[in-house]
Amino acid sequence: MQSSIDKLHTTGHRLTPQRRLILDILQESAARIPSEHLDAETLYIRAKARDTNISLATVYRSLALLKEIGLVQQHQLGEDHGHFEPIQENLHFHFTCLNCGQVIEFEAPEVLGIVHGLQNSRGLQVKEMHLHLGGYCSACLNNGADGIAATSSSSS
Amino acid sequence: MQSSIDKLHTTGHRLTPQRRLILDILQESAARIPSEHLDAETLYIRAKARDTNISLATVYRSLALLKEIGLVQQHQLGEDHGHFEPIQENLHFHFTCLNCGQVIEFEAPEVLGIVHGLQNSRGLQVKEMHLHLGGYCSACLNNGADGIAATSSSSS
DNA sequence: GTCCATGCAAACTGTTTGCACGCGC
DNA sequence: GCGCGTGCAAACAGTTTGCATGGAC
Repeated sequence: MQSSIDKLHTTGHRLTPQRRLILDILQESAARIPSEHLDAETLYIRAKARDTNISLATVYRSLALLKEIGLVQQHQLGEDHGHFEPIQENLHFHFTCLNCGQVIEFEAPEVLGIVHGLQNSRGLQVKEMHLHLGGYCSACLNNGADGIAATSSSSS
Repeated sequence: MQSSIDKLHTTGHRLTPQRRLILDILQESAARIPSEHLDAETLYIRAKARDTNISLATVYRSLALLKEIGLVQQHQLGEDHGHFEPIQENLHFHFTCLNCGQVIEFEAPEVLGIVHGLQNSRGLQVKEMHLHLGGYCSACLNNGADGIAATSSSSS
């Protein structure tokens, strides 16, 4: 398998120190704290610590490029801004605690069945899958935080 | 079952003409074009056609209230802004065509199994479920639009 | 040397908020 | 009449863009 850096070259893009730095930070984050899911601002702060000249615009432009060539994916995790993670080999999804904000990753291979069904029945070609659940984590439930009550749930 | 309007009262909120109007427009949209999913701006334009004094701020404040009391839900459908629909009785999810932007709704009761599994294994209480797929619809695939190619897919 | 990528600042989109007035209850 | 809800405009967060310089190839 080709490296991330090869992927830049083969798609006709330049390997700049900024792009390498952003990819490094994302990969380090994913390796150390898989559920961390950096946002652009945090990524910028970490990048700036290693390259004081890097700009936020470059962070956004690099993320857009890395998304486009399939090295990074973006998620909406219940906040108003995007979160980023390097593409993983294993299919996983996200749960966000509405109380403490914690993100929990989980596997759900059943989603592949749903997707295949749709491809067959409706002729769709699925390129991105986002299963995002919101609710309360066990810690918050045990602390009886806030207005945690009914068990009804709404869908999308 | 209590009406939407009762729900406002029983939760200690006032029934203003603006709130009623916004709810009406959402329900009309859902009844006529279930996949429409209005955004705040479109809702505002339609509301303004019937009440020239209504402000965008009121639209946002009303939507926030209707969400809070469980009459409306918000979705991110691949664009940078929110889309709204009245809560439906039947569980459904969304596919967005990355080429033409069309939104297709589909059912996927398997998601309930995933959610129940998580509740049991990790003690989570799930309140919101969003399964959002992105890809190409059959019409766009047949037109051979843009850079539609590989069948690989990425997850979240 | 060419042209893409960067840094900076300004623009932009979607959404929220402070404040004084107005109306549902 | 009390107090929440509204309209307006200004503020705000996140993200994008125009432009001149700089560096990857």
